[in-house]
Amino acid sequence: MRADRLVSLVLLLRQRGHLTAATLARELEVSTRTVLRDIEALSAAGVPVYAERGRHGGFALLPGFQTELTGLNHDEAIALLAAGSGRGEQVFGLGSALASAMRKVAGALPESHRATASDAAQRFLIDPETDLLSRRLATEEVPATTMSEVRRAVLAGRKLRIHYAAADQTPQWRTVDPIGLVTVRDRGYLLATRSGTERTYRLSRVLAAEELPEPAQRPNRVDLDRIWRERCAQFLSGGDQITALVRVNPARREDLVSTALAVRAEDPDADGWLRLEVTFQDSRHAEWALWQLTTDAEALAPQSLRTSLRDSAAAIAARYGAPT
DNA sequence: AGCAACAGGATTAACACATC
DNA sequence: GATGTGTTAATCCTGTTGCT
Repeated sequence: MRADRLVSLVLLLRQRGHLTAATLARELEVSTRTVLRDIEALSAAGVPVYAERGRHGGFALLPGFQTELTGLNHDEAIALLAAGSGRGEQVFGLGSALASAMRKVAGALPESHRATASDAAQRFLIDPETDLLSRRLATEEVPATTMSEVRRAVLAGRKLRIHYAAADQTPQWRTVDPIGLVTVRDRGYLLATRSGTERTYRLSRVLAAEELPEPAQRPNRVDLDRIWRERCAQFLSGGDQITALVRVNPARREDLVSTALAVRAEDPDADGWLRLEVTFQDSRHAEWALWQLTTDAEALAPQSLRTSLRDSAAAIAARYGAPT
C-alpha cells in the first residue's frame, strides 16, 4: 500500500510539477503528516524531491527526473484512459486504485502526447447506464479495417464518409462529423452530426468507412455520457413508439424482451409474474409481440392495446368457434 | 527603501491508535 | 513489539502588504 502511494506521489509531482503537502494529502487520501513522511522516505531512497518553504511553497522533483512505465504504447494508453474515464470509478469499489492507475498511465505518456491522449479518451464511452436497445442481441462484429477508420476519424477530429445500411433501407454513403464512440455490451455506436443534425449510427451497420482530410465540426470538449443519455431519451420518446405496461410469465420474459424495442422498468408482480414497461415500434408491433405470447402475457396499459388484443381474439374465436 | 506584521506552508516532535 | 498512520502544537522560513 505504501509503495503504491510513493509511486503515486512521484507521478503526481511529475505530472503537476509543484504541489503543497495539503494538496498531496487530498490527492492521496492521507494526512499531511503521512505525505511528509512519504516525502522523507522518497528522499532517503534517492528520489530528488525538494521542498520550497514559505508562501507559494510546496514540493517538487528536480527537473529532468524521469519515471518509466515501459511497454505501453500510445493506443494502449488511450484505451486505458478511455476505460477509466467513464463510470469506472464506481465499479467494484476500486475508485482510488483506478485513479492511481490513471495517473500512472497519463504519467507514462510523453509530455507532448499527454494532452492529446486525455482529449482522445473523452471521445470514448464504455458501457453507460442507459441503453438504446434493452433486448439482448448476438455480438455485433465490425470489420477491423472499418473500425480502425472510424476510430481514427473520431480521434483526429476529421470528417468521416460511411457506407451505412439503415434498417430496411438500401445502403448509402453519407459524410458525417464524428463526435465519439459508445459501446454498450456487445454493440458499438458512432455519435455524430450530419449537416448539423444529431445522428447515432450502429457500427455493425457501417459497411465501409473512409476518413476524410477535412476537420470535423465538433466542440473541443464533450460530455459523451450526457450526449448519450439525451439521445437515448430522445430515441425512447420519439416517433410512433408506444410504451405498454405488461405482465408476463417469467418463463416467457426473454421472448417478450427479445421482440421489444426497449425495457424501461421491471418489477416482480403479485403472483410470481413480472411487470414490465416495454417500448414497441408502434401499436401494431406491440399487438403482434403480445399475440405471440398468448396467455403468458397480459397488456395492462394502454387500454387501446387491450382492446385491440381482445377484438383480435374475439375475431379468431368467432372464426374457429363456429362448426365448419 | 526599509521595516514590521501577517499569512501560508514546511519542519519537527510527541503522543495515540490500529494492524500484523 | 514493529510499523504505519493520524492529531496536535510549536517553530521556522519566505513572500506579501501596509505603514513610515
